Amino acid sequence: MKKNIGRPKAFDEQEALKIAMHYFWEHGYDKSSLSGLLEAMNIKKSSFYQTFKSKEHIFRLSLELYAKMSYEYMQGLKKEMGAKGVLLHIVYETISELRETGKVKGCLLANSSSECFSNHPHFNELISYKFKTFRKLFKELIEEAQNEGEIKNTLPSSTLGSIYQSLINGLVQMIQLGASKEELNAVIKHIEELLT
Amino acid sequence: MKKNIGRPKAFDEQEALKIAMHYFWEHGYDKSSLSGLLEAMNIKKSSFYQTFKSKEHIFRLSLELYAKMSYEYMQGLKKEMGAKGVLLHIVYETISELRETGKVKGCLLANSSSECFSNHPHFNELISYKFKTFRKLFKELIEEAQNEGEIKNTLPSSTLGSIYQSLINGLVQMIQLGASKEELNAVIKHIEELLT
DNA sequence: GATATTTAGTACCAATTGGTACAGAACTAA
DNA sequence: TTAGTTCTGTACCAATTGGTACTAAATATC
Repeated sequence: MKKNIGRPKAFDEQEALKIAMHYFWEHGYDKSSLSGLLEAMNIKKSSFYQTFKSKEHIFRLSLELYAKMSYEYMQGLKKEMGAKGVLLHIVYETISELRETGKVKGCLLANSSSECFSNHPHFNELISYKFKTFRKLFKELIEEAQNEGEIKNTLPSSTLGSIYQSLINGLVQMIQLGASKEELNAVIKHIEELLT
Repeated sequence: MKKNIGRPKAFDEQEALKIAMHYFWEHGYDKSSLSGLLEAMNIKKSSFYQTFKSKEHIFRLSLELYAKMSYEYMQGLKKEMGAKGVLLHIVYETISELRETGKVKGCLLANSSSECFSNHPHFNELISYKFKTFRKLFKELIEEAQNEGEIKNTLPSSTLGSIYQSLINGLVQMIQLGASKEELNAVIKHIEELLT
């Protein structure tokens, strides 16, 4: 349905969306001002509204893009390091990020959930819907690792998945709350043992 | 140093601060507009600035009040239900809140940490400092419960405390992310077993 | 009662917010 | 070349933000 008629766009739509997503990821929804987004995306207001309709709309697109990219990223990791490897890698990656940058971005969906839960409840449905993908993926990874003997823990994969998620989310929070290296290591060790 | 000279205040300073704290707790820092705060506190702008100096200042006061009130609340609970009882009560209370109100406020310090971590880093120091109180309290409660045989788990109390905290924070996040009752129960059961 | 002191209420401020209107530029198809 | 279409840049908008200035009201001390 694409017509080559009319003045062509001077920017890549997908690329711009990707930039917006990272901007939202770093600043959150409310603190991502339109002017900030425009500057980062390097486009002008009229182009923005023509292409992305509104701030709310591009945020929704960003959430979807994040979910899709993360999913593909983890699937790629799985081929590289196996199911259990992915689950552990996510933990270690978080710590690396902390060591290298001094902070941690966390999960865009989890962050948005905290921010929007009471202030922008109209986003809740999309956020929790998109997050279901992750829950399912974690469960499948654990199941696969159990079947292949990487994980001996016989708890149901769904149970283990929930605990894993809770610990991962909690870990990011603890980092932001200024927990010490020892405190973080305690949690990491607990995760490792859970997945043994 | 209090002089009874001049026009007396028409509102209770402590009471107003308490209201502000609850307002911040429910809306977060950025989404707590001055007008919203004033309406809730039922005072006028000039009184606000005269008494509380600025929005930033009253937020700091709110964080401190929250830490103090929570600490006293938990100390009170301990007398009523013992050390282990407190730790479990916090979990059950969260679930009750979810059942009764359909949502969950979480911990003001943890919420503020998420919100302010990258957007208002000048709050980080105060937040993580105040949170240390909780970390210490959790550790002490666990230690006490271990000494009295309420908890058989022989992991160091500091380790157990970190894991507990991570799980509690993660639990709140999972609620906001729309986790199912079963998924939450999996986490709760895990906490209960950890404290056995 | 006069005066010093403090509080309360209102009007105002510049800056920023997300969003729209419109003129002109750049392209395709005829 | 011209008409039709789409994109870009700028100017503008009302609403809201946190914060200040100033006047009026209420009290204690003298």
